[in-house]
Parts: sequence; C-alpha cells; structure tokens
Amino acid sequence: MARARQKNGKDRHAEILEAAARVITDRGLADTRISDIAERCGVSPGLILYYFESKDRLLVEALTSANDQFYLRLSREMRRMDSARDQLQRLIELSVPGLLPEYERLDEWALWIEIWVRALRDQKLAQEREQLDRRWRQSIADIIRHGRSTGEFPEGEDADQLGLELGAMIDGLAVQTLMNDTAFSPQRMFEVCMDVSGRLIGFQLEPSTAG
Amino acid sequence: MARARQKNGKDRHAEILEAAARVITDRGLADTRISDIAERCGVSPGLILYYFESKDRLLVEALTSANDQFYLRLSREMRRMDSARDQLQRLIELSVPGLLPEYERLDEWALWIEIWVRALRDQKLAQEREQLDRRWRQSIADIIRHGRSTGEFPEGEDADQLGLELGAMIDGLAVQTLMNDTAFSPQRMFEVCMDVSGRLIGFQLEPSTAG
DNA sequence: CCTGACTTTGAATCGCCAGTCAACTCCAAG
DNA sequence: CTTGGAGTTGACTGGCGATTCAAAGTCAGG
Repeated sequence: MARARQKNGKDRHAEILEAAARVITDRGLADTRISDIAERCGVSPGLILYYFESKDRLLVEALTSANDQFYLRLSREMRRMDSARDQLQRLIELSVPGLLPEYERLDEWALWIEIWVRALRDQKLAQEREQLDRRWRQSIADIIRHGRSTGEFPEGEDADQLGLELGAMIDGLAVQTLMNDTAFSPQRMFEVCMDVSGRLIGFQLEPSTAG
Repeated sequence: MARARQKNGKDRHAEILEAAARVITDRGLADTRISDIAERCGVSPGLILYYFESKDRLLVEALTSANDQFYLRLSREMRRMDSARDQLQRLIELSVPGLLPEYERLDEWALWIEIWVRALRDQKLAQEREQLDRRWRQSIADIIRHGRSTGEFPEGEDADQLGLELGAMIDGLAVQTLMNDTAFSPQRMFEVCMDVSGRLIGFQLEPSTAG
C-alpha cells in the first residue's frame, strides 16, 4: 500500500529521492534547490512538494536512504562470500571513494559528510546517523568474527572494538581520498586499509597483487 | 601597517574572524548570517562587510584561521616536551573533542567537517585544506621520528606512512566522538587512540592511568 | 461519455538576507 | 577650532528560492 507505483510504472517517491541524492552529490546540500531536483526528474518544482512535506524532510530522507542502499548492496555481497578475507577485501573496495567505477558511484561519502554536518544540529538525523554507523561497524565486526570462527583470523582483541577502530580509520582515509588529496590515491587508500587491517586483526597480506 | 589595531586597541579583523568561527560552530556554516556575526561582535552588520569583501571570503578565512590557531597551540606545546611519548599523548588529548575543558574548545572538529564539505566544491579552500592536513600528518610523523631518534620508539614502518594512518584514525574517531555517539565517549576515544598508536608504532602502554 | 480522485503545472506570494549607501561619530593633525 | 579620513551605523534594495494555490490534465470505473 502506502506508496504504490504510478500508472506509468514510476515510483515518484523513490525517483525524487534518487534525484535529490544526485543533486546533493553534485552541488552540495547547501546549494541544492528544489527546482534542481525537479529539473533532474523532468517535472515541475511544485510536484516535489506534493510528494514531500518540505525541502528539509526530503533532503534528510534522501541522505539516509542513499546510505541505506549502500548498506544493502554491501550486505548482499557479503552474504555471497565464504572467505572472511574476501569479505574484508570487498568491504574495503566498496568503501574507497572512486576505486570501483562499476557502480556508477554517486560517492556515498560526499553524502556521508553532509550527514555529519547536519546531524550536529538535527536531533532526528543524529539518531539516524548513529543507527547507520552502528550497522557499519557491525559489518566489520561480523566479518572478523566470521574469520575467527573459520580459523582464517587468529583470536585477539574484541571484534567490536576492532570494528570501531577499523571503521574509524576507513572513515578518516575515505575523507582524505574523497578530497582528492594529491598525496593520496584510491589505490593507496586500498593498500593502507588492507595493510592496517592485517596488522590489527593479525593476518598476513599476500605480497603484492596475487602472491 | 596592513592591519593595525584600532584606536581603542581592538583588532577588528581578528575579532570578526573569531566571532565568525564561534557562530559557525554554534549554528553551522549554512545557517550563519552576517548579522549573527555582527551581533556576536556587538557591532552593526554593515561593519562586517566593511572589513571583509564578502561573506564568502570571511567564512573561508574564519575556517582556516581557526585551524591555524589550533596548529600553533599544538606545536607550541610539542616544542616544550622532550619525551616523544608525552608529545604523542598530548597530541591525542588535544585532538579528542571535548576531552579538555581547559581551552574553552570551540570544537575545531566541527569547523573541520565544514571545511571538508565546502572544499569539495571550492578550489581555493581545497588547496588550503590540503596544506592544513599535510601539516597535521607531519606533526604526527615528526613525533614518531623524534621518538625513534631517542630510542623511545622502535624502528619500523615509514614514519610518514604511520602519520597518515594514525591521522586518519584520529580524524575518523574524532567525528564519531563529536557526533556524541552513545557508544562512544571522549575518554574512550582517548584510550583507543593511545592503544592503536601503541600497536602501530610499537611501544607498550602503561597499564591503566599511571603504572 | 461522466465523475471524481490522483497528478501535475507554473505563476504568484512571501520572507529572508547579502550587499549598498548616505549619513554620522570620532579623532588626530594642522 | 577646522578638516579629513577612518570607522560605524542602520535603513534600504534586489534577488533568490521555498512554499502555496488555482487551474489543468489523466485515468479508472461506472
């Protein structure tokens, strides 16, 4: 019920959310106008407010739902893999801004930073953010636990703790990478993440690409 | 010359920059109005634009100059200490949002996130940011080099590389902490940072507070 | 072919705020 | 005392953009 598809088969609600996420990525939250979103959907500005109570609500929903989709994609992939090491590698790959062209990445990280800024003053968004972040750390911790149960990884520090540490490092590095720091390429971020993960979790890295 | 003090001894330029930084911290970059800044200075809105070409320039300058001051404070403190371990600990203390009340911290990190967001679309600010960040990693790397030269720290991975890794982790954790994540206190961040630093650099942590 | 609910439009309204400006204060120098 | 320039004020302008709204359009069911 609730939000059914239109006659022509489009789900306007979702369509607008996606357009909004794209516009935010392009222009930044602060410079996103309703008419930009409308334009991207090929509809009139009025329609946007027909589907969303206000610009504010729309933007917040767009930010979180984009993140949701990233998470869904991630966990779908994780489920398909047996090896914890492969899972970890894939998680890192997906986390490096601009590493994989395949998914026409709309740079989730840019949205993520916008969430941070806004969550500082928006109670509701702050809670959502915390939820999303918990899930993110959890994914990492789960991989570690999985690896330990299969013997791929040695026992060691608390997995949740490691999830926190690695998650934070990935966050920090992703920001650098997103900023296009000249001292820093996506490839480099990938290597650093794998390397530090190896040292903190306690497994050996294959030398180079495929040793 | 250039920017001399006023008759009454005030340096309006600096005064406005500081007020701006404060307002940005309170209200967020997006909701900062010229009149807010004026109000905080106790002057009329017109005066703000008498001293700064435009709101935009003022805001950018406020963001970077606040960060500058953090750096100056940091390096001043570092110079006073001999022990690399003490330096590292102090650097981390200063980096944890809300750990030290002493410096009426205006939460540099909140400003830092605003810089990230804006640097994504502002070429000039992007360059400044990179400069500031380089300095930040450098500070960490310098401490490590210092510690190795005195024998406090063992030789190991490239110091600049470690600076990058630790810097990123501190960034990531600082964001979590700033967000007031319930799973996360300033104290906890401090411990995690010290712990991971120990493991990555290769020194032993004193057990607990003062072992 | 009607009817009415759901969609869509685009023009009109409305408040807000950056930036402008003419006038005023204050002071130092002559 | 002047005078001139820096500093300061606060009212005013202009444009922008969120939101509203009345008028159309579309379509399913009767």
